[in-house]
Amino acid sequence: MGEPLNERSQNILEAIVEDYIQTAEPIGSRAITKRHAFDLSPATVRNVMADLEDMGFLASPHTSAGRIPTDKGYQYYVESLLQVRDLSEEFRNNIEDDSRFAGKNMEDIMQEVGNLLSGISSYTGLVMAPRFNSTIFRQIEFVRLSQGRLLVIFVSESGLVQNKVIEPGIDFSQRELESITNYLNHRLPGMTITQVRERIAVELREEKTRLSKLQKQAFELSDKALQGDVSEQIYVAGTSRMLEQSDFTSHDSMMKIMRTLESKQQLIELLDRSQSASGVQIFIGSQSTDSKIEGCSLITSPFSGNNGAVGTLGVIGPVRMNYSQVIPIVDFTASLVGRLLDRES
Amino acid sequence: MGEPLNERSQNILEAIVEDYIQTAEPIGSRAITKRHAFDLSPATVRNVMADLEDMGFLASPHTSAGRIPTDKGYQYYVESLLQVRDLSEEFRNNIEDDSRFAGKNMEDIMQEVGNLLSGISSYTGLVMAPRFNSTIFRQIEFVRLSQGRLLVIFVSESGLVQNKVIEPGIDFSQRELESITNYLNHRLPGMTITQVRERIAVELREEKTRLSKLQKQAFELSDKALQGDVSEQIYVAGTSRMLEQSDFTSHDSMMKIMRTLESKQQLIELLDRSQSASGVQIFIGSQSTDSKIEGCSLITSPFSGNNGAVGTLGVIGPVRMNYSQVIPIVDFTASLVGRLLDRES
DNA sequence: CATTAGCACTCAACGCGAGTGAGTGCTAAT
DNA sequence: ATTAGCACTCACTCGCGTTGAGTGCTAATG
Repeated sequence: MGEPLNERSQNILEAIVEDYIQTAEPIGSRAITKRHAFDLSPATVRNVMADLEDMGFLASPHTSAGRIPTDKGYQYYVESLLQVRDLSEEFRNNIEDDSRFAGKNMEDIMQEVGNLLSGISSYTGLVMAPRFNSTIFRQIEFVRLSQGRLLVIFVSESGLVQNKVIEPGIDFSQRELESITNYLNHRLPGMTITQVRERIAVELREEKTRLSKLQKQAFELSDKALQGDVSEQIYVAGTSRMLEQSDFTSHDSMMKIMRTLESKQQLIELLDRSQSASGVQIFIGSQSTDSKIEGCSLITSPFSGNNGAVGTLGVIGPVRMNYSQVIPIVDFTASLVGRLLDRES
Repeated sequence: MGEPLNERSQNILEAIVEDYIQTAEPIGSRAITKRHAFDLSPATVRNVMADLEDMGFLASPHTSAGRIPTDKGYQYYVESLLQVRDLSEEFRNNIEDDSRFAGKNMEDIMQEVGNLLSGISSYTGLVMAPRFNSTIFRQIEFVRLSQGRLLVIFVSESGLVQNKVIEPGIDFSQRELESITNYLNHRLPGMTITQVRERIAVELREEKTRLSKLQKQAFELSDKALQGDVSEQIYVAGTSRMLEQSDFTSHDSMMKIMRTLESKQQLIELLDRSQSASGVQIFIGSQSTDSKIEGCSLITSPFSGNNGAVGTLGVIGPVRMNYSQVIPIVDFTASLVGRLLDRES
């Protein structure tokens, strides 16, 4: 598999991939010699192309068309041929333009980051906010709703707000809730939600000996509040950009993609894989996932602030994607979001 | 314009609209006589159809095809011919299935309602949560972020949570914030946000004479927190359902629609018109709006709880939509959501 | 021996024209 | 007023030749 492509083959493969990315039309031998100043005749190029096809880097839609890159071809291109340029000053300024985020809460910021990714890359932008369980607890509030129902609001170090409804069984008075809130807000900050949960479990186990009634209630309540996983927050922007791609002309492929983009669950699965890695990751075509996003590539990067919150963002587009542009965009945006997270803490 | 259609014409128009909704193919005179037991010959039906075309209720794609309803035709059908059946027991039970909303916060409930609308109607579901300014204030909380930035969290009577970030200029201590929070939470509940805002303005004008420093700070802070409009919360579900419609085959129409569905702003404009009315409203095709959702119809209904919060929900689909099914679905769902809002207060 | 010119070959894409059939509008008969 | 009959229209389909970009092979070339 690790065929040692000689330099000429590499150059030609690179030329084909780049031309194809630009034109979306199969590339013929003659086109190559014209657009690039290789000192080669079309015939020679044809021979090389035939070899590249044998090795699985290229494919021909039919005999009398040019060649198009296979997924393997793209992959080789991305891994070995592509050199990522730095982002142009203009782009960087555009991305970093703070006014866009001014006075926005985290939710809106995440959405705005999605818009940004989509707008600049002209593909579809994805943002997965940091998993709530891994974020650092900052504050908790309880609001009484009707019939013994309580609204619990958590705020994390990085300014993320989550709320859920619980039914604790006991009807606490406003005063009791305030005390409980106070107690918890003095004891819990600084730990991740997961740690908080463990702490609560420990405290409750040792309850009989040490805890006052208030303390016990406080822990029971927060235990209830933290039960069950909070659903991931996913933000998608620019889905219609997908339809603009000349690659997805068939109804079928469009629908498949749009359905996937609608399903938070599927997006989570896609983005999850990138969560643990560091730096930009690239998933190309079928390699990336079993036909769920057939014909698509995914460029992702985790982002994280100093306080340990880790999320993922990325861009999804056709395999025939402008990698050299998108990769630095994703990279730079991820670092920006990291900084935004820190800003709040 | 108000032509008095005789009964026979009405029957034939109705038959054509219904058949067309079902088959999506132009309806010919012979097809009518076959599928419906009018005691008429195709020729007679043809005459009637020609009349209906003259009056603008029908159109023929080309001479040798059957007729299809015009927007005006649909409109007449919906207003005068269609009788809305009650929702079947099955549907009602399905919609009312409470487990779907169990333990969910308002945000998730709204999203779930969108899914419900989309799932049952098999078109695209839209939900616009009650305007925050018109909801009744229940509780406010402040969370200190870094650098003098404050996170403000509002909770409304119906359990809606909103948060925003403000920079008050002064760096309040945690204790001060608690006092301010306390003070506000005892003074403000029961009013709508708009009323709260007015109240604050009044209090601040009279400040010198009566208010303590704390009170003054409290009002100034909440004034700041309430400045600027909170963006509407819009939930869209089942956008890919739009692509499934055989009516939108052209790239162009698809993209137009998907773009509109992505733009919160445009959706707000669409749903806003229905906000003030009561009961189900139907916007058909071009009538509904200038080409933004060309070829689409919109069925909406406002929903409201006892506490005055008013939102809008609806279904958007092709003009060739199954009105008799969708209308009761929207109606029933709106009343359900009204009840869900009350549940919290 | 790698490269290239030359050439026959392939095949999607395009355009054209005949055939088909669903559906219409008109006219004359009932 | 309704209907049977009939000529007419026109989108749609299918087959067929033409076109041209591009290929693979072979033989010539430096």
